[in-house]
Amino acid sequence: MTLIRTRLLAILTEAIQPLIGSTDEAGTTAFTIELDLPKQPEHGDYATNAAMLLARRLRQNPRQVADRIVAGLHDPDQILARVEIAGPGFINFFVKPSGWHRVLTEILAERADYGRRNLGGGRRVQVEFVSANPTGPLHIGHGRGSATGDVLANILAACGYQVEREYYINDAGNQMETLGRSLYHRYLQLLGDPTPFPENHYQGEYMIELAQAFRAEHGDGPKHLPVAEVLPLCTRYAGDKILEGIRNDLADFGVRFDVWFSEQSLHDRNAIAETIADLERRGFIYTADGAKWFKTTDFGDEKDRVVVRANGVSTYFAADLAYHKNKFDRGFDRVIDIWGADHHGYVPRMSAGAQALGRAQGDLQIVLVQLVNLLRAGTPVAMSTRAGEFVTLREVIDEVGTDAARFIFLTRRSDSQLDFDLEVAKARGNDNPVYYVQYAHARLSSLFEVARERGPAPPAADLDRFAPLTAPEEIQLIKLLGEYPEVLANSALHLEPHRITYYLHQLVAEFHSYYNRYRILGEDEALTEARLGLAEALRVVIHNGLQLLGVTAPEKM
RNA sequence: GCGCCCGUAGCUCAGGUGGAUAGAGCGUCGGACUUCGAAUCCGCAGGCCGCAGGUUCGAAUCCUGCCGGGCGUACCA
Repeated sequence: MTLIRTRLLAILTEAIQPLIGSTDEAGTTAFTIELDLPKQPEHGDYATNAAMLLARRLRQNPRQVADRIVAGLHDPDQILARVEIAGPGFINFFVKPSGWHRVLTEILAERADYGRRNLGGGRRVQVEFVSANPTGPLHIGHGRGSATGDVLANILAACGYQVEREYYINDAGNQMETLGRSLYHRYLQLLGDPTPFPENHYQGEYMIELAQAFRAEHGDGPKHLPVAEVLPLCTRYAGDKILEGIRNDLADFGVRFDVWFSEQSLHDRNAIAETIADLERRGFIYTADGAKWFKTTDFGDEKDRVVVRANGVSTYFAADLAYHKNKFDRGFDRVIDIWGADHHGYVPRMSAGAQALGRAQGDLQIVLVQLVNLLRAGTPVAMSTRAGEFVTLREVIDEVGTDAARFIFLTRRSDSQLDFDLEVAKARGNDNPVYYVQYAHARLSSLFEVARERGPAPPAADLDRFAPLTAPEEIQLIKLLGEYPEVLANSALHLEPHRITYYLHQLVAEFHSYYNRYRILGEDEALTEARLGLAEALRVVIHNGLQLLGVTAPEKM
């Protein structure tokens, strides 16, 4: 949080504390002061509604309360030009230009650290995302999920959490067998077997390529082995190869994971049975119709869920319970799952699971990512996972690039659907929001190059240097720069990465406008130096923001 | 049927733990490059924030009902 905001909050707290301290009989003096940025300039640089919120509590009318608060304000550093009470009881603060100039000194002192803060206090958070089944390549929807998870992890790390990124590999169960059989059939087809490819198997082109690779490695020999022997080989081969492709795609998309967690490993170490036994000891398991049920309704789910089927085989949900128990056993304070929105029906039962295992409700948070509507020049691109017709993440990266794809994925809140137009995403022009932001960075970078050619670097960032910055546009820019830490904190709090994208867009829009209206390099030396300082601060914040998004901040483009 | 999410400018969407006159991009139309990058900027037009009630000093925001759309509702994974 930047100086002005912090100081105002401190000043206000000091003025308000005596009022509520003496009158609240319950002894609860907790009161959160809100500071808004008013839209109307007449309403000052910051405004608070504290007087109106306190009016009832103090049994006085809001204007009176505002009077008392204002009377108690002390401003030792003289950052305020004046304070006004307006409307029903708003208190409006007008900051002196010199107060704003302090923001620039702070940004230029902190540089890459500007915006970071310690909300997390070093607590450990795990972000689990993508976790796509290794039965086919990642498609564009996974791209959105991976960008969301990756950036969320960046944001939390910047806010003082110790973050781990994890990918859960669903490498157990029927689908892996189906995968193995799919490869086997394609392989036999390559060797001239006329049997048609079974319907409910993986249809995609990639299976044929995989079969070719398999044949190149293993020759024709496996054809003559017993099926029971070949299938496991096929399953392992296909699973490994596909997972390798997924890792490569994600790496090229700028996403890395700390842990790749295998579902099979849970089965191997009997973790599922142990988890069910644990829940049984806690009294959340009962038997009915030959199956074992978990009482998720105790925690608000609409019906109880089977964890062990009548045939003795545990369900996928049981594995997921074991997996989440494992997460908490590893000592994470918070666990965040990023899921496709089509899984939203599972949220209550998973949340029930976490609570039954003894965790507080907020320890597991689930972020839902809505689907991506893929378009090309305005017309929808048909996709069907089942038929194996889909646009892969790889194709998106190759066609539009990582920067554009990541940025566009993060232009909407994750729980609303997103139109992704391939032609717009790869356009170099003004349709494309990435270049708008990157262009500002390149523009600033080249500005400094010109400045260097013309003369020596300006002096270090002291407060006096910025005194010439008095234009309303300049103050407005500084104000926005000062909000960056607040935006970052809010996006961490709400788990909403798109706030960063919006902020950058707004900041850069104001900069472009300013740039067209004012000359930064002029005859007046002092003014030039001041504006270069502002420009440098802008470059720092744009750079920091883009870095959070995993998008490059180019010097030239 | 039940549950969750969503209805904001022509289109795509921000704003949603209540705040003062609701924003952006795209699209339409008209303007600005001999001077730091025109991938930019400036201007015009565009709205009963789905509808109806309620809560309050104050509602796009919270509550209820209705209308319209999406998704989910397995002893699948």
